[in-house]
Amino acid sequence: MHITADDLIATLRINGLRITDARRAVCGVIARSHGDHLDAATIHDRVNRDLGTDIDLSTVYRTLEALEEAGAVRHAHLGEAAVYHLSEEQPHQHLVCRVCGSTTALPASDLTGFLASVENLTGFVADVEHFALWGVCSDCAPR
Amino acid sequence: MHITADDLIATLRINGLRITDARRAVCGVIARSHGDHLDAATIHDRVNRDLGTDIDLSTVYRTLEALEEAGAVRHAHLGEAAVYHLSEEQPHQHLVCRVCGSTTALPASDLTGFLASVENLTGFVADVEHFALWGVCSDCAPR
DNA sequence: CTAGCTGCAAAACCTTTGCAGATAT
DNA sequence: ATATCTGCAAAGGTTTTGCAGCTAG
Repeated sequence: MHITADDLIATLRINGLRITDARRAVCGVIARSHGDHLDAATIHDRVNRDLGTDIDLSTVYRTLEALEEAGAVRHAHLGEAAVYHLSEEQPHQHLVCRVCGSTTALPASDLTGFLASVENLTGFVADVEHFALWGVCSDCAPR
Repeated sequence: MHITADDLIATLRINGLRITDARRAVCGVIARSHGDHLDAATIHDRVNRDLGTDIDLSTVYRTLEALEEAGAVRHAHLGEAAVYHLSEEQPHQHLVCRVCGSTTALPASDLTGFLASVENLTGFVADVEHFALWGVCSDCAPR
């Protein structure tokens, strides 16, 4: 039941956008990234490796923007650069270790209670995806 | 029981760092910011207003870095620019509305249960300060 | 005196934008 | 045919850095 590159391309087409080699390649990279969260530079590298051409980085950004507006892709901030992923991935909070830089995923199902109480207290509906939680992982914990 | 500029200056001195006008002024601005979270550009503006001079922005960054290494100050990422605040402030999670940009503070006391369960599940000790929670506030909620 | 701080200028980094030419439809 | 994409080059904003000179201690 995975989203394929063709699904992403279909989404673009439905939104009246044009299908180009660059966009096909970006869709391919993202569809194949299943689970990984890639930044624009990495996507750019893979696109160019796949195509054997030199798609401009700005084109990658514009395609990601188009996919995001179409609702197929979302981005998150885990550190310096924004990372992109399929919006259909099951939501999870990222835990980024400030010591070793490792990223742990915490399924949103473990967060429902927390999110409900945030909403009760403040009326704020949180998008846990968007920013990471910063901290220290078990491996790096001061013992 | 507030931290004063002199407290910050003392911290610098204890760490063997030198006390200059620029550093005194940065310490003053941060000590007075109690509760607010200021980015480097804002601190820079206030320092220069206070001193009537033109301290360089890089000096502000270097002073903030020194204060952070000394443990007196911490920074967080709520949006584009990093914001700085006294490390003794009582911890709170920031809720930043993606629609109107408003920031709501959620006291850490409302998060203890959540943080405990994150730690139980993953061994990860989270620093809620560091990144904001992104979402939609009650005023902007689609009804 | 001298280690450390400062200003200046430049660069690094990620991301966006303007524009003229190319292309999907 | 034409609205949309693309590459290129430049700029934007934040943060860092190299260096020569100044200054707190």
